[in-house]
Amino acid sequence: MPQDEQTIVRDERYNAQQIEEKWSARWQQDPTLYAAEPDSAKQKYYVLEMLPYPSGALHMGHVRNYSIGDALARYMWMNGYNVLHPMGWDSFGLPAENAAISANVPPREWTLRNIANMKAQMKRLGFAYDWSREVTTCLPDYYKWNQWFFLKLYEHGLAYRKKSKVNWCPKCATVLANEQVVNGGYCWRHEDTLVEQRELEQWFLRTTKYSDELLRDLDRLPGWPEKVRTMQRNWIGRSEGALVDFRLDYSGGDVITVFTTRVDTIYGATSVQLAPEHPITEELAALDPALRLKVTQLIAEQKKAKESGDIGEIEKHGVNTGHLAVNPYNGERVPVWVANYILMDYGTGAIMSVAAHDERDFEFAKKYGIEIKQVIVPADEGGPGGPPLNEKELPFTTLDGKLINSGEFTGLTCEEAIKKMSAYAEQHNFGKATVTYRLKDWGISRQRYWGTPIPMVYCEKDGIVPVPEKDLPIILPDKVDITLTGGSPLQRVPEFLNTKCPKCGGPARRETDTMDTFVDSSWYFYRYTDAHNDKAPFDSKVADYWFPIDQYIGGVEHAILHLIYSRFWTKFMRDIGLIKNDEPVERLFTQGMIIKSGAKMSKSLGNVVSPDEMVERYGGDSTRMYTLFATSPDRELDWQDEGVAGIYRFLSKVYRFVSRNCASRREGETLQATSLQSNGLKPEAGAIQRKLHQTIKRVTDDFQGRWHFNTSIAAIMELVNELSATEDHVARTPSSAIPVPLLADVQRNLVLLLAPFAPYLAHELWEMLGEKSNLLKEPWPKLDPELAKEDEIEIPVQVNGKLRGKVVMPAGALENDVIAKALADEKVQSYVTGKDIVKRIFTGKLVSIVVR
RNA sequence: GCCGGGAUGGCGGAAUUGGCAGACGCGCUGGACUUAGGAUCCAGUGCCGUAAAAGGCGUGCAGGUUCAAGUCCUGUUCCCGGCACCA
Repeated sequence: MPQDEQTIVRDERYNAQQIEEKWSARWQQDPTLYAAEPDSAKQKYYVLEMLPYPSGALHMGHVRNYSIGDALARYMWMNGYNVLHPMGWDSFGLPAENAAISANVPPREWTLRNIANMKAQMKRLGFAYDWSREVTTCLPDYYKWNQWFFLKLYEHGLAYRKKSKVNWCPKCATVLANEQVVNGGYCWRHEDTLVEQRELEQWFLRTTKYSDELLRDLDRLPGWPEKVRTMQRNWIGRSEGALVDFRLDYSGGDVITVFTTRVDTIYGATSVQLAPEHPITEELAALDPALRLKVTQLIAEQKKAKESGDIGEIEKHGVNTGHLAVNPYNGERVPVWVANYILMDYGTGAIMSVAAHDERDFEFAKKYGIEIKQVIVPADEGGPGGPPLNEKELPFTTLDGKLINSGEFTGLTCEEAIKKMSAYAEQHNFGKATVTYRLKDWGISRQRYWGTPIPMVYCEKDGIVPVPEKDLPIILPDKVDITLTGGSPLQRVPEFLNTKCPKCGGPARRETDTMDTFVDSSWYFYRYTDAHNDKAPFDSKVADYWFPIDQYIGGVEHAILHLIYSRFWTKFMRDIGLIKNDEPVERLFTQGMIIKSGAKMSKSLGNVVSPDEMVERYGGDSTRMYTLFATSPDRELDWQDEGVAGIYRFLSKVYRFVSRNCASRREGETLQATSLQSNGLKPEAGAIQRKLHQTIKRVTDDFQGRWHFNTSIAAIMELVNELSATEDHVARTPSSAIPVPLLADVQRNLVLLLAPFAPYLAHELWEMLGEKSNLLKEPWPKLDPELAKEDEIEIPVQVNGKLRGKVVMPAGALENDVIAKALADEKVQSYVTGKDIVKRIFTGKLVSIVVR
């Protein structure tokens, strides 16, 4: 190379498109690049982002989600871990059917086309996935195992068929799980559509078998956001209480079992309230036309309130049935009412009403003139409890009290009474302590086409018969007319519907409902560990190596649905011996939403920013890096196009710097960068070296701790700004103040630090620096704490709490010296002279002087 | 109503443990280089104040603790998210 060649300033333009296309093509050629190693002595790290529904195109929320995961995956690779970082497609579901109906494209074709498009987008953004493990849930090699699991659940009594009231969305034309009903009665996919109640035969999974464990184990997930754990706790809704039987006051009268959490107040029960849909209500109404009329009305009111989402504010109405029920504790007869605020699907659908000690009962009693009888008084320290309260102080609802007028239980505290009185009920055979849950079994039948067929057969002779394992998968037929409405589309496919009974060989019908798509996502992350297994959903040994997932990243909208079903599935798989772990996910991270102009991005508001457009204008690196720079990943991100431009400018600056200075690397190759010592460097060079190590510290700390990548990137920007300031910009010549080996070392480390955030550019610059190795497997920059230390520090000086001066001291200066120098400062002097110094404080960072 | 999270310049946001409020980026102002620049570089940029300084004020609001408070305590307002007659 001729001499002058080296001094020519190569101030090339950063061409993101060209660089990214070049590396994209290279990465495509090496499918093992991001592959997890099958047998590795390295420590494993399983990082996972929630798989998308292939709706057609990625949105910015996806880009943000995957940018976080990708940065982490790359960081872990560089730290020598055996990283599993897979991706797949949650590809069954309604939108595919709707597209088929409106655009006449078969769901399968529509879905696969979308997957191809979104996969291309992901590749363009440079996400490092192990595509050899790609999981596509709508393909038979995956859903076969949904069916297999269903058979296992059935075998273990955890899948059952039941006729019951279910949620029906008229727009989806299918049943919804309780978890899919939002805002007090609307469809999760059509938030303006009210969910109806229909009586249907459905398949349920017995999630309630694990109610208690699902709740308890939340305490063993410290790596989950408290918010998500709280939401799950609320959803499971465990409530300790007692069941008590009130017998109707006529011979052979029915027993009304009530559920209460406050059995200690039962001597104050002045009525029993039934839900309008309670079987005993129906019974009583059947004999009493006037009552029946009123009950019908209450049912209608309740239904209306439920559907419009304000069951919480329903105007309380009720009707006295004219019957009496006996309080088993004291033999008192109390009236039996039916009320519109009593819900049939919680507890037993019947309550005892204690007007003096419950807000709702109080309100109801006042309205209908029912007796209000106080049996709890506020606790007095040590004493017998205070006097009865006047009516203004009622209802008294806290547990902080003592019982009065309660027979043999009088004088006990509420807590004692609850224990003793539950035990008493059990001894006398009219009740017991119990626990109820809000969590219900999971209804998984869907009257739709694009889902996993449920592997069950109905035989006239043998009834419900499971399909034998060897006959799986039951293939979802391709040629189905789904444009007709009403009932499951599969019902209209005779060659699917008609089959032979596996038991007797006689004619039989297949189940034509398909599974809720949350079945697919409940276990997909296990499939990634062994994605091509055709003998089992996965090999247990392989799953044991990878599980639990070390870090799961996704939106908080799945806090209840997906994440509770997944936990259920894991517990079931453990119980049948497939896996050893109790929980699927060790650490969960929920990223914030993206908003623009104060609102969530949405088509109707017209504030959607398309990733494609950003990639086209600024490249993939800038787009993804901006999503990490704009704010910390847990917070709401306020999108600003100019921000992406800012990142693009920054990357351009890095590119130009390295392109001007990379020759130094080659010159300095023979010198060991690590042999550099800070002594002997010019101050300017020493400052650069210090800044480099401070930057390494900041970026590493962010990965290890708070994940505030916005500040990591800011730190890298500071380093680049300082580097660029050493250059002579007028003559446009490379830095002369920095020794060549140091300049080489700094550039090398800068590129490594950038790799998790802007992988394309990092690879390009790595090559430009003359490196041949795979950047992804290069060790992460090592911090030298000695080199990061400042040798001089600037110490602010406060007088009476106000900043009055600054002194520069060598690092580690003694307190006395620092204070002496501070007091000698001219400006400080002017505030101190003539006053009494009452206090001198030196914290190591700051001097504070108090004068009077 | 209950449970979370938040409120900091013109904007997005920094400030991990009480220790220089405003890092970093955007925007804006002035300048350099240029035929030109929406490229690049340099300088400036919280508010009031000043020729410039000095000085004062300043993290939703009102108090408090402290030499020192965005950070801790008490009260309060508003915004966002979740739950909500769950007996």
